[in-house]
Amino acid sequence: MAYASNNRPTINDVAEAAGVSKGTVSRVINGHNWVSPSSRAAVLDAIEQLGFVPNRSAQNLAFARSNCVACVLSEPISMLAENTVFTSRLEGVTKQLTMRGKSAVLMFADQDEERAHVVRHAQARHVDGAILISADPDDPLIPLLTEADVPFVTTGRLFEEPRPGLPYVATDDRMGATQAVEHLLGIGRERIGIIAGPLASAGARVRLDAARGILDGPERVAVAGAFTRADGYAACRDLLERFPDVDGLFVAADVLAIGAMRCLHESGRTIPNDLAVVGFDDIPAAAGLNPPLTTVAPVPGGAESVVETILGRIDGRDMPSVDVPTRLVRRASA
Amino acid sequence: MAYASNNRPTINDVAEAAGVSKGTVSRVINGHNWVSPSSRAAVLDAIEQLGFVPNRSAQNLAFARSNCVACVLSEPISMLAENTVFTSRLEGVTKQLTMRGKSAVLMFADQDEERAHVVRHAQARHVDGAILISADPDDPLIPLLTEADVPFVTTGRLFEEPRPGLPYVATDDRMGATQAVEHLLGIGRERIGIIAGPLASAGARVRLDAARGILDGPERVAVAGAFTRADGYAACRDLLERFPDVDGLFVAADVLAIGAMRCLHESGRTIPNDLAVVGFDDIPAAAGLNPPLTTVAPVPGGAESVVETILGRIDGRDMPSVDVPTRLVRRASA
DNA sequence: CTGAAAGCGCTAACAA
DNA sequence: TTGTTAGCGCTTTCAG
Repeated sequence: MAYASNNRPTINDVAEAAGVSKGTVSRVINGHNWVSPSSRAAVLDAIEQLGFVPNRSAQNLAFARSNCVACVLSEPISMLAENTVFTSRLEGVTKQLTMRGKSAVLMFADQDEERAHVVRHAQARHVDGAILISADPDDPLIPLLTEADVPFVTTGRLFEEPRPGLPYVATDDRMGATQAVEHLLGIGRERIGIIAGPLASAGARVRLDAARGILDGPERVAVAGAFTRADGYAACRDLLERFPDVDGLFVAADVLAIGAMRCLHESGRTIPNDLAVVGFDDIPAAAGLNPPLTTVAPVPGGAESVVETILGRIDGRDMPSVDVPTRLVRRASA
Repeated sequence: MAYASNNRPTINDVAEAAGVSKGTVSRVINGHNWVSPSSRAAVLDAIEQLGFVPNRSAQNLAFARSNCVACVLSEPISMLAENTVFTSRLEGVTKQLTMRGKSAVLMFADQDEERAHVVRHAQARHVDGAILISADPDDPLIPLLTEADVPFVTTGRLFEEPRPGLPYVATDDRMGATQAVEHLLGIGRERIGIIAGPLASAGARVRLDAARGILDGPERVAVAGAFTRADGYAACRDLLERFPDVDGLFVAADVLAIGAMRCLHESGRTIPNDLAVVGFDDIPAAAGLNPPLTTVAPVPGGAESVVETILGRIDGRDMPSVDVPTRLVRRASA
């Protein structure tokens, strides 16, 4: 046979069964134009009877759209497991995409070959655009996508300030850091230390900058090498060594806070009595820590914004970057 | 304009540029039939010049294949972050799929509505088949897929023994458990405890059964409620309470071992001196534990098997279930 | 070895 | 309001 024939009903079968033409069937499927109630009922009935489901490949060809969006993970997988903000974002974005009738094509792109693959996928119109789950301003994928004119958006701050043509959706790092530090101040802490994320991250830079902005007096800062528990531990140790008198701690990411709290326990300090700690991100594990971690969370809706943004760009609209507001989630650690 | 026109070159442009017909271009793209070296060169040249990439939607329509495979996560996202075997499998399978020119469509299906969506996706020919990343024999998705005649395969053991029509690709649980326990025996441990995974899991049952099979004398078994660190901790505590004399421990999953080892430390026991422990799975975190965990790992190639299996089923072939052999990864804990 | 032409299943002008 | 028809971009017979 010429074509792999599948025996699923087509729009023609429906048309025949309903006693109308293909065009009418198409109209009721897509809700375009007006269709007489009787025709509509007949078509709906036939669809039901036959178990008809429109063939996506055919629709895609006609619409010149794949209705797929690539969800790209640039981090090595170890990071994915380590820092659960990525898994959470991936889930949120995927579900949101699904809700809007699009599908999420998962791609890993931590190697050049894979990055090229992402671009080819877009050029083959296999995906209409891409969502970069982890935002690294130095990600080589970004220039590739830009050059190939592939719509994309990043989840997580790409730059300190929005730049046209390079939209991101990120937690409002400045707002969050401000809330965290003001909370520490508000509960009477006076010698506040900061554990910052790696400064290659724009988000980490903004959080640090904002925190510094409201603190005066001598600085107590340690910078973690990466967003891992181990680096949080190390940074905390470093901080305690240099500033043993801290009584409040803003840890600019919950992953880091997990490590930092372990360090704090080992040093014999009690939380929050000796030292109050506030995290950032509100990862699922935060509530299960000992004591449960007070942290800063983006308000719900980030995934919607991401999807909104990418779909807008796919439609050729120029979408702005968005900063998702934060709120303090008060638990026992501060 | 009638159709969203994108200005990418089509096969017609290539044909024109190369001075041949569409058919010839198609032949060189797909490597079918014979094409004269000169035509072939001309076509390849034109493709290069124009930056032509075949439109996937059009190919899909003609082939009656979407070239997409759904990767379904039935576990709630919290599990994904907790038990990294899922993330690892997801990554392996995705990369393997990509290598074979297919793409991985990520779908979450922990709710009825989402499960129905998976089926519809398949019926819409948006995906050709599905890979279930977590294997739960009671997953309601399985009957849905079976009934809708959607090819699928699970990663992880579905049943104790393979069943026709329900293929899985799983670590050889019996082999692994045997290796683990024999290793403990081999290093002279005599009172071996077992921490089993939740018995709803077929894999957990097989591991427990195999371990029991080579041990004689009184049994020292605790069963964890789920594959989480916390449950590993609890089960270990229970085990130590009932059998304080254990000197060797087979923990049937590394996630559980993480919790168990914490419990062991808290109980003041040293590993491996007081108590040798062997895990199962070899998750990325295993090597970073204190001490590094001796564990059982599936030999590489599982992801290939999964993809092989699903692609075979999509092609209408009846594929057998496969048990991926294991080997002991000896580190410091035993 | 190659060109012409039909068809994959659906959408959207265009008339009627 | 509806049927007709011409594509969407590619594959694959079928002649030549």
